[in-house]
Amino acid sequence: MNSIKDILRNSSLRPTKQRIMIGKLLFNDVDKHVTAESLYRELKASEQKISLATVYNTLHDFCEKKLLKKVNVDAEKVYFDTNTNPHHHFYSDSEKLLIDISKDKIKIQGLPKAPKGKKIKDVELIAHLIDN
Amino acid sequence: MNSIKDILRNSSLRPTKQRIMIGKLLFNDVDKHVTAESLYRELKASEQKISLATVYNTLHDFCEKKLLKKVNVDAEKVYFDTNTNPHHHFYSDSEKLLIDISKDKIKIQGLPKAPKGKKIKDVELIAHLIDN
DNA sequence: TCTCAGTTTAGAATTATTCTAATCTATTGA
DNA sequence: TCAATAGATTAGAATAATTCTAAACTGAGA
Repeated sequence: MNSIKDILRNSSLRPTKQRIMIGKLLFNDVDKHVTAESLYRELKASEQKISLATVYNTLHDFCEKKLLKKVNVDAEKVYFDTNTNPHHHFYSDSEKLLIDISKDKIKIQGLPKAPKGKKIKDVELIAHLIDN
Repeated sequence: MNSIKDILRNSSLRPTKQRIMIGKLLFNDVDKHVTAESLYRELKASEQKISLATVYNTLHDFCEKKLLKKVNVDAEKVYFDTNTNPHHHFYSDSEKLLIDISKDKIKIQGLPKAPKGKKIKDVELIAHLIDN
């Protein structure tokens, strides 16, 4: 009946109150980029009781289950992206803002093959923006 | 006489003892990827007296003067790359190791144009490796 | 309903990094 | 050459993001 519950169950994550709260914020909406802190603030603003540790745990659990994708742009912050399709990003440092670039627009040629014993897991492209 | 001193002077950085120590480690050698911590350990191992704060200051100063390039791969760590030419990286998460990919090998097509009021400062591509 | 493995939690701990304020030093101009 | 000073260094404190810990709680299956 509740699609967030289904998402959780399909990923073999127990549909607990907290995971459902977070799931609603993340998946009942358009694509989002959040940080643990921003999500925590959003939850508290809507009077939901949750601890920051749980937010971290949940984001990491969701990542492990491929419901979210981690994006490192900046040393200071880890973003979590609800768009888990392969894709790339613009990043505005002045606004601390990520913008998706759909992968099928981009063609990358000439990537050398991985060193012996390794293979390429994924390719992450970040185009850093400045104001002009 | 001392080429490190010249490098520093050309970047209008005072050639202090500490900057020269660090400059020697970074620029008298092949290309390197260091973290503040790794460099600090390297300096202490060779009996050079320096504080961690100075290592951070110096790395940031060198970055500002384009003597180094900052690379964020991982939330936990900022790397500094002595290769300041535009280029890309392989990153092995298991070994915490960066490997340069020269830019002229790689061709990126289809990058959308930047949102209004912004322009692309630079494009960073990281190919994440896994062991196989 | 009972049980228990999986979850949540507050608060402590950790880690990377930056700040502060006192001290030191390289440069410059007399 | 040397004193003045702007810029650099330092130890240690402070901060910020994140992880850990250990106790309390709860969803799911029998």
